Amino acid sequence: MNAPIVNPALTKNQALVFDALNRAEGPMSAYTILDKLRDHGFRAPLQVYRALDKLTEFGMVHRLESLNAFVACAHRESECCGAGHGHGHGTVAFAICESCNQVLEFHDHAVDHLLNDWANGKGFKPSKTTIEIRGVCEKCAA
Amino acid sequence: MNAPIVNPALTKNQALVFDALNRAEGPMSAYTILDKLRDHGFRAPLQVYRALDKLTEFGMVHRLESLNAFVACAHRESECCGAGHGHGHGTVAFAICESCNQVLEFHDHAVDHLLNDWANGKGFKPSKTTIEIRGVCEKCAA
DNA sequence: TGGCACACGTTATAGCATAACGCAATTGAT
DNA sequence: ATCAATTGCGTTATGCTATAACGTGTGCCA
Ligand SMILES: [Zn+2]
Ligand SMILES: [Zn+2]
Ligand SMILES: [Zn+2]
Ligand SMILES: [Zn+2]
Repeated sequence: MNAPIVNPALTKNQALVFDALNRAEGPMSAYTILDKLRDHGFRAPLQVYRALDKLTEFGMVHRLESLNAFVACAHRESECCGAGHGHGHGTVAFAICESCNQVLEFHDHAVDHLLNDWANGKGFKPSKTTIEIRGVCEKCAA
Repeated sequence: MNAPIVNPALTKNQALVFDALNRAEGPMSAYTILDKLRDHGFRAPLQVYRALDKLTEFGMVHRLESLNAFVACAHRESECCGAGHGHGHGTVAFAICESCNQVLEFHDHAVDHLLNDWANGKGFKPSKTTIEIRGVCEKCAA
């Protein structure tokens, strides 16, 4: 339940990567980000990965395990569950449209509690939980 | 909800890969499997990936997205939720110990229903759902 | 002023996955 | 039986994802 970092000062590279992700319609791979930032001086994957590591640590970016890609966090500030504490209270889930690549980010406290209960029952100590629903969004299903 | 295949006849390569996964303590990457099967004539990654694709389709093997690795299904026959229908009734979840690499596979119908409810509310049509809890198992937490 | 922490840049390498080709075995009509 | 379609197989080559290892520079604070 580590408290997330709030409004950290970003370095130049971190800001560039975060900006690229925010402009993007959907998730981007590290290498796609690299290509978008070549004009800004990026030359090597590590420049992207290092920035992504930090941004993820700050809770500003999420990694989508089933895509090997990254998205900017969709909860700007305190959209739910109280003010200004990012995702510190639980697990984030994603619905990923395989047709238009749109990603919906959401919390489900009930799911979170159920999984935690299961873990407690087994003596398992969770550090990070991944929930990703692949499918087709409402628009694309029409 | 597609009904899973029951007791399909495996080809030689599929049987070898499945066997390797069953013998293993934990998940294995495709390349690790390849190395284990070189003595049996395997020479190229595609031989492994093709077998894994089929075994996954059969529901006999699961891919762990957060590890880029594969495990044999831990529900031999009909351990829960009725007889002989594999995972057709819902989503599988995994608890992955980052210390000993043990993987616990389980269902949670309540979680499944909650996520489906969320999807229904959004008009999202799920095709595959990934739930993976990274952490430390009871033994390793001691 | 020395030591430390941290971001950065670069080169090289490791690890994961698929494209594209051709051949062989199987199946299932006609 | 025969042809066509399907499926699996083997091989080579390639592409995508991620990290190791090295050195540089900068700010901070005993
Ligand atoms: Zn978020
Ligand atoms: Zn869509
Ligand atoms: Zn299973
Ligand atoms: Zn363990």
